[in-house]
Amino acid sequence: MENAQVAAVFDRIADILDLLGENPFRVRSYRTAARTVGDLTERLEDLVEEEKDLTDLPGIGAGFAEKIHDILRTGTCETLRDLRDRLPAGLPDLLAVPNLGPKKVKRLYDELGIAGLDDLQAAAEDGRIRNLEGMGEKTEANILQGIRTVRTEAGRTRLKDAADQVEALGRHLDGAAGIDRWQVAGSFRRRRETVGDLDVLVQTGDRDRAAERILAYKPIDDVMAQGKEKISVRLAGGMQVDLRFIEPPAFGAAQMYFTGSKAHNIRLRKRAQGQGLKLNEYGLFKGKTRKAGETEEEVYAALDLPLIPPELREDRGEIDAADHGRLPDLLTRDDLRGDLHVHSTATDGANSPEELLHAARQRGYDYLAVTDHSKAVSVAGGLDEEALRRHAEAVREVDAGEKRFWLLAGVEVDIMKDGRLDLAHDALADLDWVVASVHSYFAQSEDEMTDRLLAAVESGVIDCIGHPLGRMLGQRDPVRFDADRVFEACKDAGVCLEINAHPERLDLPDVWCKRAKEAGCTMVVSTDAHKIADLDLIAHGVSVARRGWLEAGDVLNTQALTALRKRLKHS
DNA sequence: GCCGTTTTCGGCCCGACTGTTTTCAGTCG
Repeated sequence: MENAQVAAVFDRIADILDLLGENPFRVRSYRTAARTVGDLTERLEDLVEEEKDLTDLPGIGAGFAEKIHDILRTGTCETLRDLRDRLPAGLPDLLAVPNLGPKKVKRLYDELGIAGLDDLQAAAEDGRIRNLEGMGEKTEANILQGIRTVRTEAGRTRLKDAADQVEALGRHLDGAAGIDRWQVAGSFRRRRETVGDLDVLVQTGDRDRAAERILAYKPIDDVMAQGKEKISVRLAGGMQVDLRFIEPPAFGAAQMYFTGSKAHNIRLRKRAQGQGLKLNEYGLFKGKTRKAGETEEEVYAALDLPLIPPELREDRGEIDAADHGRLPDLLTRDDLRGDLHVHSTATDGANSPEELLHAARQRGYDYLAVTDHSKAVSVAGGLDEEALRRHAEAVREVDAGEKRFWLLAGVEVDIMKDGRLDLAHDALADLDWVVASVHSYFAQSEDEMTDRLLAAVESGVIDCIGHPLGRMLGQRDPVRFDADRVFEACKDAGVCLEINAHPERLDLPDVWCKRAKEAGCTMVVSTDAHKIADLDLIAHGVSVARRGWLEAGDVLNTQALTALRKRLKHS
């Protein structure tokens, strides 16, 4: 039983309670519990086995602890079984339709017998919904549109794709008449790995003119809402964009409010309340008097806090850390001195080592590791021992012409099913930098995968584990292993953990970075570039590292050239 | 259903937009 499945049970219960019109605070407690469980890096099963007290987790009391035990044992819990009998099983699915909430869904069921998406579509197409009090033709049309959205929407957008959308929108808004300033807030600003929609804050002295400019944006497919404060549109690609007009005295408060996360905001509001203040998107107020609001820094300061970087605003202890002056000094792109995972034409890369070297220099790097595949990855033309020896020689010839730059001769060696490496140890020992990765048998049991990774870490010939979870966003689930044991082994053996910056990987993910850091591990931020342009994806890896609370000192490739040489000198 | 530096009871974040109303409920973020 995985944590996500436990979270799903709690979310389902919350949906049903919501439909039944139960106490909203009880509903919220289930949502909070689902989030807590879903965000956990430790497996609940392990915690239970170690007889840890689950009520130490935020939002988990005696009742939820009991339910978690129940779910782990049986896959469900008493509460859900009882509730299931009271409503059709498919009814909660209707909540996914935009603008349909618990009240409307319940009425559609009570009055029209609608119990699923198909029923809903039929009723809307037959014009039966408009006959209900408080619903009209518009509601009906919106429901039909909503059903289309639910059926076609592939979920959230990857950060990189969202970034491309933002760049395009920026070209339309930058310098346009009526638009004094704009900024994207929301999960995009927090740099979550996927983004639901874009929240854009727009400062203007002339809302009509700004609205006119916004609505002239060609990729807009549908204007979903348009009011004095906000315009909501859907772009042709399916992404929703909410643009809000903000007055300068409130810009900082709006940034905070719309950047979230919701959990971070709630905590800040409670803090404000405790000081006799009220915090909303217009500012921090004492009675009717605005105490702060123009900048984020000012609002945080008025709450006796330093500015908290957006990437940390997830209610994962950042407010407490800020309170005690213990916020991390987060890694920045400029801290990185090189990229330590790059493929060349020797296997499936598009550029020669020489071209890669020049591209790295252009980006201000001091070193770059060429890490082509080993023979197990036959589709990529992976190298055997002899081919690797020749390739390393070629790389070192290129490097020999450089004084202030190090082109490391490396490899990305496969960790095979049983934990052995795909190349002889003496062939690896000659190299400057060895990344070891799993590319097969992702579905192994936790025990098998743990042993597999431990064998690689303890081989004595590797420097780094590449994309440790092996997950592909929206495509492949992460592998399972005992993180405590693997991280501990990495720390002891001086083996780094990679933060792979590829937009589909972003692996290690943020919460795992934090945990690896706490375990004493060193991370590496690399791109896994297969062509020169990929080197610029490093920014996404930096975002993950920042969300994982990492500082420059936690990341190996922030080290200066000489320090890195010293550290990697294989004895 | 959780939680506690006033509280073990009584709170639990707050405002805008839509659609259908004529003063508001529901939904969303």
